[in-house]
Amino acid sequence: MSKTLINTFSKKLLTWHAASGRSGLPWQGNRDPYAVWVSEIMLQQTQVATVLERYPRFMKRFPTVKKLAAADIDEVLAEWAGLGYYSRARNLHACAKQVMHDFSGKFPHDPLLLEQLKGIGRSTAGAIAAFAFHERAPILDANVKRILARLFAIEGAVQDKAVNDRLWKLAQDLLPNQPKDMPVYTQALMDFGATWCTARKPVCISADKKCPFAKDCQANLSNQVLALPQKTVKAKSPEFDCDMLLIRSGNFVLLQKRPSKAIWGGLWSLPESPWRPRSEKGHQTAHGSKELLAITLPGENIADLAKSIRGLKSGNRIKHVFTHRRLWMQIWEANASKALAFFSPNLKWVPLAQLGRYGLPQPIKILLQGLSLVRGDDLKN
DNA sequence: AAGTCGGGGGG
DNA sequence: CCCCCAGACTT
Repeated sequence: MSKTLINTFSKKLLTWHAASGRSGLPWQGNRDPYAVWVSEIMLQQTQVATVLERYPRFMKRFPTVKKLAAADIDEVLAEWAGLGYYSRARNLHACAKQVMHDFSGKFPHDPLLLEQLKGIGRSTAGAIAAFAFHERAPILDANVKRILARLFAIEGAVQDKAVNDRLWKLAQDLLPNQPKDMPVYTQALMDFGATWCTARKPVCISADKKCPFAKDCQANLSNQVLALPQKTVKAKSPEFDCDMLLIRSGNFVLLQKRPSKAIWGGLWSLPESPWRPRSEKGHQTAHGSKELLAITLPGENIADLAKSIRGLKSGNRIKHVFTHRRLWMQIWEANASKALAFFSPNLKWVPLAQLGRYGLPQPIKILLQGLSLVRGDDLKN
């Protein structure tokens, strides 16, 4: 039934791209596998507008896979701070080491080998192979899933295995025959999904532009475009409270390195209490230093720290929204002596002027800026 | 198959 | 307020 479209899709898409594709993005037209790889990782679940500012900075700081592999993970996380999903930065660093040690510093061409590297899944492997090496490997990101679900009127949630398998098969079958077309074709797919076949306002609805697939698209023909791909119901995100210590000593502030494999993993932040589920009936805030004595950090107890601090005062209360969690952070402020004994390597007095060298969670970075503890410039580099 | 990972853009 | 995004990894 869709045989015609299977055979004509890539050519039509390439024609569309020549007229209406995006251009001028900093990572486009670059066939350096390292540059391609960094852009693909940075763009995972992150919009182009955000990456636009951060990508050139990252490439300037770490121009080659060799330099990235040789860097300290804290430097990489500091450069990544604010982009979110910090496992991407940890995996990026680990992958750079893999490429240096297992592949003599050169990315493999085979998408199956690329997929074995840290942080590279099937879709990202396909993108790197197509952009950097002209391999006939498909991608299946959110754009492509949406395009294919509509073109072929595929019912069911895209995360369902059977549906996902079918989408991958289609993505493979639609590839252009000529390997030389792979970079532009892959870019065209992303461009078409991001700018024309969008989730909420595809051009076939607004009707000021003419979709080249209007007569091929099963969803369009059956007036189901906005219903595909099928959405799944998401649970409401749970809410939590926690306390954070903002302890200063002169021009120093006390930071805690967060455990990896958790939220804000590997970043430096303020010493933090365990999270408490937010109850319906209020009493969400810890009142007074009594409860603060019970503050523990993941994997360590800092009751001694809390006991040693005099004059804790409640400061800002910050609400922060994650993908599936909401967190209220109560800040407790005090001055203390730097002579306080800390035996944990996860606690560190940091000069305010050097905060920019540390990867801080975005709300903490904003907090410190808002309190004018540091000039904005100190946090930008 | 479902949960876990951030943060910002835009309706 | 909501949904969405050049996903991968863990359980």
